[in-house]
Amino acid sequence: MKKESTQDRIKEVALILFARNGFEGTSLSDIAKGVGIKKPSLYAHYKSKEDLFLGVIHKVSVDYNAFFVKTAERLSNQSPEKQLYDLLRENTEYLRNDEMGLIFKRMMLFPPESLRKEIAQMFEKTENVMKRVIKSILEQMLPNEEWERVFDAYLCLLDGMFEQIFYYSPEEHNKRLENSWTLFIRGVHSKEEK
Amino acid sequence: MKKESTQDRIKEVALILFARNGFEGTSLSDIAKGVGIKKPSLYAHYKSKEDLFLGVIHKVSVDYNAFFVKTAERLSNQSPEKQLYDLLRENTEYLRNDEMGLIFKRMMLFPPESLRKEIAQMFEKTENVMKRVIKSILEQMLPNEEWERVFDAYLCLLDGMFEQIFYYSPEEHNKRLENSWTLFIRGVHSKEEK
DNA sequence: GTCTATAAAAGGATAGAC
DNA sequence: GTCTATCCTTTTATAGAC
Repeated sequence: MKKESTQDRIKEVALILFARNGFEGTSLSDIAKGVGIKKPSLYAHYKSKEDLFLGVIHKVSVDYNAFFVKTAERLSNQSPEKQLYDLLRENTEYLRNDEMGLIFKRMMLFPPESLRKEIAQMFEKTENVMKRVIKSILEQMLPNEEWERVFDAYLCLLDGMFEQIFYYSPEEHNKRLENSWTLFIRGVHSKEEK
Repeated sequence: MKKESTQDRIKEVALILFARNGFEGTSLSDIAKGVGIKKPSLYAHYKSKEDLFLGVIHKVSVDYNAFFVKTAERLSNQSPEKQLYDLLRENTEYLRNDEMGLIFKRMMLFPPESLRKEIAQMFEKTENVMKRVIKSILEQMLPNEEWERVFDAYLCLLDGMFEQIFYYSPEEHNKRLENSWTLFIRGVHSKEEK
């Protein structure tokens, strides 16, 4: 049980509140109350609300990139198809848990207007990481003229499941993931049928 | 050129601002300024900010339901497969234009905490409308044991393309739609391959 | 680093004249 | 219906004691 710095506590509480209520919907009072300090004390750690917010988002972004790469590496000795399936599952699991998926999604889709550019930059890196990883898996299993199509469909699958996290219970969501995956992989195998 | 009531002007401006900046991120001053009146004048038309917001969302929800049903009806004399494809395309098109998709998405995923229940009710109706329409198309083309799987995959396709509206240019987005659709429909045709 | 006190601005909302 | 004036609350942020 190692003790946590106040800075980390602040980031932790801020993550949860920003995720649930957004940037504008979260006040520094809320955060201070959650941490158990008074509002002005926050300014000993961050120089503004925006500064704190960017700190939180930066951590979210870095953590997610690391998760994605590490997971792909761990799966890399399996068949390409199994890699894709497990990556879909673990990615969904990761984003479903805690406030991670919530804030990730919220900030990618609806960044506060004033920070749009800074946030876009962070997530551009994330996008590139994902592309590189997925592409390298697809290249192991597909002819050249096919991989872009499958890549697009796979990303749509990831995005669709991402979206549905917020609509359905974990059980319902898992069922939908299985069904969507099954149809996807059938489509991959059945080349030039049409 | 028929003249517009101030009420409608307010709703119109509020729609755009709420869509871009969210409920908490939009102030009544912003709306009043956009309309060209003073802030207190808003209260002659709506009794509170929440009231105005719910009015806007209600219209969005009703409009979308009507669009979905009307589009499906218009397509109903085509083959089931063509119906699915055109519905995907037109739905994507509809949500991509104006601020419609933006506010629709924002409110489904991140309603303001205080209005969560009211909004959930509105969109429950939307979900049922979509389910009914899609199910009736799928039943024309699939055996009983298959339709649920295809239904889940089709919804994932809709949701994935919905999500991607915000990441990509219309051209890039259309390319991705084509590729995702192609793989989807291949999967539908290639039954029990695995 | 944390506190109290306080500033300065902006938020939603109401009263009352026109 | 729209305005000015005003109220009350909350917001971000700073100053300065401990």
